[in-house]
Amino acid sequence: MSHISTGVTGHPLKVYNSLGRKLEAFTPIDPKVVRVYSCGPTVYNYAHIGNLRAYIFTDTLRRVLQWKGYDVVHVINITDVGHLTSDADEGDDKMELAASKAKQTIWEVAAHYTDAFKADLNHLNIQDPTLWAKATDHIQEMIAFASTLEENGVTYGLDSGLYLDTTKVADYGRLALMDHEGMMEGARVTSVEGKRNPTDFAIWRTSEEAGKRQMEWQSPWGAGAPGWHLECSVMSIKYLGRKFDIHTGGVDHRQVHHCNEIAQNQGYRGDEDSGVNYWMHNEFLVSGQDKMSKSKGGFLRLQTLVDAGFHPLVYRYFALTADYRSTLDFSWDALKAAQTGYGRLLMRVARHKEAGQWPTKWSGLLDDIRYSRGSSYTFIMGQLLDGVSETAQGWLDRLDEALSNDLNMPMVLAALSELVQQEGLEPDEMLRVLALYDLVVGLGLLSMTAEELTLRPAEAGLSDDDVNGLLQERTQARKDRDFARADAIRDQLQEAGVVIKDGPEGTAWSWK
RNA sequence: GGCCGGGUGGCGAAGUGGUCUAACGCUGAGGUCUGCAAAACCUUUACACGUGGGUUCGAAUCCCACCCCGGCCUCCA
Repeated sequence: MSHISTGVTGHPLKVYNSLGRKLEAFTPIDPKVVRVYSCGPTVYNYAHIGNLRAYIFTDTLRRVLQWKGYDVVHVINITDVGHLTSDADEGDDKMELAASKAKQTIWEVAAHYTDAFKADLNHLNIQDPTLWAKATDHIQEMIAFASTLEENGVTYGLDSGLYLDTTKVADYGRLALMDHEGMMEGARVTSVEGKRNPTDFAIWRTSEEAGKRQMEWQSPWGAGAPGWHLECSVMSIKYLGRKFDIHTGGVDHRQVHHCNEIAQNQGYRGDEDSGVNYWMHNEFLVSGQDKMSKSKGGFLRLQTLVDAGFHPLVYRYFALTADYRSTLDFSWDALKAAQTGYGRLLMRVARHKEAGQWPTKWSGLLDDIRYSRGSSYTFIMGQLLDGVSETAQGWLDRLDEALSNDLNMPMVLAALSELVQQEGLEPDEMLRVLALYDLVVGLGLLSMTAEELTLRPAEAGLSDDDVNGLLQERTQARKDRDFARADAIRDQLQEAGVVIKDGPEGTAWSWK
């Protein structure tokens, strides 16, 4: 049995590397600091809950790294450059399209959706990255990067722009386990004229007609805009170095975007290395049989869940019930089940809080964790771990074992569920263990209450005052033993989506 | 057409060679409480590993075939 102390704990961390498709022991380049780059959103629309799942995954990754005692430098990019909806230089630019629809400038659109995205992450208790990297802030660096690619002889020019020749880099497509022969370019979209290989892609897109687009820059290849894949290579190398530890993204990126990014990295540096030690990809949130997708329309936003009465953290809990590498099947019933389970968990924690003593200094420290990086994380862990019993260590070992196994959060939740129901721990020690679990799961175990999980639905017919008024009336009716009247009110409230909870100290209620 | 992945009780979802007569949560059932309920708590149910072969002392876990389903090869987490 391993002894847990601050810093790297007992079980060696293993992560699943998409490059090679196998579980590997995690070893950082720098023994103290881990550098992580996560592909962020294109800000032409709101994020849907499937998009958000990806960041719950990166947040989990980050918390686990911090749990293991590392400082984490985490970069997320914001793609605010318009990219064509079609690879064939036809169709509209997504950003431009969104702007003309909203009758705003493209910059306003980008700012609006960037803010909305960050707010969503905040509501989900996702730690801010060390740095947000905005594509439009790096155009000149992209041009310089593209020039280097050109100098290194891995590109060729066409009327439509500058392209990367994927046969000029080593082993193109290995991340995707790509089968070059069997590919059907043009199966879904017409190909670009003049491309030498089906997998070649644009580094720079030249505008057909200069000055037509809102976002356009001069370049050695004519006025235009950078290719979509360019920004990630440029910004990750700029902020994390030519070789860094972890790159994350959705599984869809594993096939094209990241293969292209690798090709760019290789072409830029003139070697065969992908530039990243661990490529990690999260699976999709699905609904019924289909993946959730913006282009299909009718997607669910976090706000949609809130309007339906679900606290954002219910979605976080729901996301943690599945492995990040498995598809997760969303349904309202499943979300409701998560809300119920999460609520009961919090109620059990609340009982432990009543029984135990919780030094107030820790509440403040735990709060700080959200806004700071690894070092204070280590500090807090040291405080909480100081002198815990062997029983407590056993529970922490279980946590450590689960998260060390490629971030097995369902296992962590299972342990947590058993933990709060067991009686072998002193109350204050129980709280410390719970606080340590919460450093990883980020569910506000010690700060949230079950009542907060159900919100007033947007379409609720009654106001809180209405409800309170009716409850008062009901209480009086019960006192008068006018049960017919009392039950009528109860039925009415139930109809309106209100759950009544009678207790020894009076009547509480919540939205359903 | 090619490549990748998946099919576990009513639902979500772990588990990838023996501790699986399969974790955990939700649901269902009974009970406590209650004027009756609800909520909460306690107890409990369901003999679930897509199908057919094979390997092995032993398979949900490995191999083969088949049947379904999804993703990717346009932008997408």
